Amino acid sequence: MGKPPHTSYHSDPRVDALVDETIGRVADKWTLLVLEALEEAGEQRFSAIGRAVPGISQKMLTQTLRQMEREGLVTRTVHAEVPPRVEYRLTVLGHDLAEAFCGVWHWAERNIETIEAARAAFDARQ
Amino acid sequence: MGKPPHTSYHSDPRVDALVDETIGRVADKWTLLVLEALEEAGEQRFSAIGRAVPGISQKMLTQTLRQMEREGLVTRTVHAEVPPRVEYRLTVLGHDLAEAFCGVWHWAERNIETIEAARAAFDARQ
DNA sequence: GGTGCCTACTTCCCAATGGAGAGCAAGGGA
DNA sequence: TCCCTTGCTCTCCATTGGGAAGTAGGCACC
Repeated sequence: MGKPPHTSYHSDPRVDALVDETIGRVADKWTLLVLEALEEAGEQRFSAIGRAVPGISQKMLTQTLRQMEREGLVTRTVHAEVPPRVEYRLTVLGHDLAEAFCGVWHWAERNIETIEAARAAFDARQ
Repeated sequence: MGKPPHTSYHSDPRVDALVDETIGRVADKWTLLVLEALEEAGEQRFSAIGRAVPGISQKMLTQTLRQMEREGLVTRTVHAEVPPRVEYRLTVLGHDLAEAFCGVWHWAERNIETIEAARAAFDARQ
């Protein structure tokens, strides 16, 4: 769809675009849930995160962790052992993001019933 | 991947699951950007939102707005005119969510450079 | 010495999702 | 009569994601 107008409260539209792009990369279901798992449990191994995030496939877990590592949200430590042991830990940046998301969690907790009701009403209307 | 363990700071795992499910539905790139657009501009028409969210396709805009309506985040008002006019507005619930996401926006704004640097370092390392 | 096992991936196949663009309804204007 | 408008909806195709199987490589057991 169209590009420009986009009146924002920021002065610089390039900053807006960068923020949007960053949000786009971070605001992903799996990223959020992995972030939550790491925030709650501290340093975790690959398979422990997988267990803490029900429904994620190994492929998506690998992919999500790689991307988070690339964005600087987690550090990856490989221990040269057999069997292999790889540990993931939130960076300060990742921890800050998790804190920023706290508000969203609390919103979700607070409003579960409202949302369920809205959904039921919407579905009944259709 | 596996289901259980998932030690959380909530007592009830069912609440956790519901929260995760809700987050999963709301933590979507397009939902966030549409939320931002509506929060900044107030009531908006379909195509105005499209212009405010660069890169979104009409299909995804329709789909995102429908889902947001279903979750109770926006209201949809159809004016029986020709050409048609449909206006979208955040509900209180939607507004609260947008506020909850403020922290994430500020995080992104504050850390753009750190993230860019992390990405550059990661890419150089590979 | 062969057979597993363990973990963190990687690969393959197939279904679902998302983007691009065309089509549509329905009334008003030229 | 033809075209314009808006908010979708549909179709076609590329990309993404899930499920399951495969891989490396050193160790333990028989």
